[in-house]
Amino acid sequence: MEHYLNIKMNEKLFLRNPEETDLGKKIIQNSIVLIHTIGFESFNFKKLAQKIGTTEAGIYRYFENKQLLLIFIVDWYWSWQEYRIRLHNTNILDPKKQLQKAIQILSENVVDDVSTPHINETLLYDIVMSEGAKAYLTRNVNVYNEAQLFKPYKDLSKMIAGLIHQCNPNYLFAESLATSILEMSHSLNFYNKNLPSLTGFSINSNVYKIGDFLEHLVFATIVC
Amino acid sequence: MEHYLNIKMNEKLFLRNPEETDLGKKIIQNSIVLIHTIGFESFNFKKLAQKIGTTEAGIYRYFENKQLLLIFIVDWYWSWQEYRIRLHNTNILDPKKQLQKAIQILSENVVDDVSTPHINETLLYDIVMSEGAKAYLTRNVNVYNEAQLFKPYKDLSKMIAGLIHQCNPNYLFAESLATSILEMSHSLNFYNKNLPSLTGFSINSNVYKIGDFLEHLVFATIVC
DNA sequence: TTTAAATGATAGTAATACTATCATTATTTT
DNA sequence: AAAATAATGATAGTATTACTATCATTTAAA
Repeated sequence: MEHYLNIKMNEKLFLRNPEETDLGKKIIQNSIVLIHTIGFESFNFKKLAQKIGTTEAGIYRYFENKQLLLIFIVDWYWSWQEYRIRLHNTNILDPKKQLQKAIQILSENVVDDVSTPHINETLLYDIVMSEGAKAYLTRNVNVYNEAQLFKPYKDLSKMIAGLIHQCNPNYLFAESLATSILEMSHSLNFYNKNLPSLTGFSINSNVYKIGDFLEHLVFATIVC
Repeated sequence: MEHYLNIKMNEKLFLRNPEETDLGKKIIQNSIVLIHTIGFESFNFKKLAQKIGTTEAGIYRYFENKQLLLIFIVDWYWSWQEYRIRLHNTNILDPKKQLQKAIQILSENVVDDVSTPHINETLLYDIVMSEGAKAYLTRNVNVYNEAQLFKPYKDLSKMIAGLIHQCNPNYLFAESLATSILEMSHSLNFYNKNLPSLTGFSINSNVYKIGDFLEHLVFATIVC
């Protein structure tokens, strides 16, 4: 049996839904590859159009600008991670175990998900790690936020905060701790790759170390 | 008695040292104001030149591009914070108290330092909070890193890791925890201002809350 | 099978990120 | 005080970016 994962995206992200047409899917697929290859700053719609074999104007019919395209793929990523965490935690009752699993999923490198043919999750993880913050580090945060464009990230943070709260209802800073897990699981991976002295992990054995650090941090903090 | 604070900057950051001339100081001073006002993306050397009353070419004689100017002011900020933390911790022997002070200094909003006439630290804090990550989130991280351009951040992280180690020599993740303190003290402030549901703090009483969260986190984690 | 929707092809514009050149002031050095 | 040097100002120019507009063509739906 084959099944395909379909994530419903906020309509304010696009002018025309890219997941409903061939060209749209090509835009998503190739923007991930291209941003991964040349970086978000050098990335533009002209180069993307060239890569796909369409025109610049063709892409502008789907996305207003590259910032919104970035938010689209970053949002998709966070929604996918929430889905994955929920999937892995199905039928697990112990919130502590759920939290452990969530931390592990967020910290470790990702393998491509076959149920999403036009999205390469391995590349996407890298993009979120090294460009993800640019989604919200913009003058328009407030406008975008009012349009709910950061909801997937907030939802995941809220879900993790919920697990923390279940582990210890008296802990005062569940939301901040949840956000710290999301943030540090990605930025420590970035540092480990690019400025490794900031993490203290040796580069060759990094796969679980960041997860170990965060797991210790979280459970020492919430004492459950 | 008046005294002026002078921080020696890495020479690879600039073509001509901006702290040695009037025009140079104006560039630093006004770039902080302008980036704070319009954001780093909209900021460019033409607008800066206009504001100062010089020409675009004049600024290019000091800085190769706006990315290096950003790294300059962000580096300056981290050096200044390390200086402040050392200053406050002079004659304090207990590493726990030193660490507490460091966390507090990093988390709370900053007031202008009178010993640096051409730098407005209040604005600078805001810039580092909302644009600071862009200093290293670039394709050139590795090139810049090899030129030691991120040394001030690394030095501060190393200093804090040292305090953590003094508190508990058996704790395994001192470097990662130190980096997490630096990162979260600023990004939680950003979230608190722009996406407050991610921190769980009410906006009106935020001044010490982030410090409280981090202090609890750190000391629960390293148990000293 | 006509009508509409999506795409392709091409052109154009204002702004950005520079580089180059030469004239004019300041500042040092002799 | 004159000559040399360094810093700044003024202006021009170029390739690229981030769009917007128009019209023709292909594809899909009514």
